[in-house]
This record gives sequence, structure tokens and C-alpha cells, in this order.
Amino acid sequence: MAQADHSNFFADVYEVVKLVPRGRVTTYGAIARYLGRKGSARMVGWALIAAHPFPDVPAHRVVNRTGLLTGKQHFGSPTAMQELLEADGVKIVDDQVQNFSKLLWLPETELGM
DNA sequence: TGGCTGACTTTCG
DNA sequence: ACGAAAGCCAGCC
Repeated sequence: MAQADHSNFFADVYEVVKLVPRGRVTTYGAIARYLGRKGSARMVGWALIAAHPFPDVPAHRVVNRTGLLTGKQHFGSPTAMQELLEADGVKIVDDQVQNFSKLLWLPETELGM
């Protein structure tokens, strides 16, 4: 539990993202659907923006459904997200996660729901 | 108070 | 197959 008084949504997003194992990636829709807000996938990304000062939240492991680093723009550097993913062992080519389908980590599936 | 925007996803034309 | 619109929710003007 973070300092979430009125917005459990942010805390939930952080918890799920923090649960993403190293070398894996997940999608906004997967998290949103896991939280019960399948239509609010944008909110997941928004929560990640608020997660900037949170080093425990590997936002770089969250990409869009195509495996494209859509949020790399918000990392301060255009290549920061790619560097972080490669540091986790994820290969990135042209802002696209290679072997994305295999590296995709779904909370519903991995957590057993 | 009301409306726009946004690190998205899915569906209709 | 491509393009446009809808759905969803929270923050900001």
C-alpha cells in the first residue's frame, strides 16, 4: 500500500508493475483489465506518469499491446526506456520489443486468475 | 461546473 | 487492410 487514500487504482497499478519479473514486459490493457478497468488502459499509463518518482515501479516494463515503447517519450530521454529494458535482458529494435509475445507477462495468467 | 486531454484497446465502416 | 470513433477514468483549465 502506498500513500493511496482515495485512489487505490494507482497503488494497484504500482503493485502489479512491481510484480513484473525482470526480463519480462506487460501491457496497459492487461493491467487495466486485471484491475477491472479494461476500458481505462490510458489510466494505467497515467498512473505510470505519477510513478516517475517511484523507483520501485519498473514503468519501462510496460508497453502497449503491440510491444511498442509508446511511453519512452516520458522517460526524459528517448532511449532511456530501451536502455532499461535491455538492462533487464529485453531486446529492443526500433522501439519494438523483440520476442514480445514470449516476454509478455500477463497478471491474469501468471498470477493464476 | 463543464469540457479537453491522455504512456490504450477494441470495434465498426 | 486501413481509417475513424467509442469507451473508460482521473487530472487540469
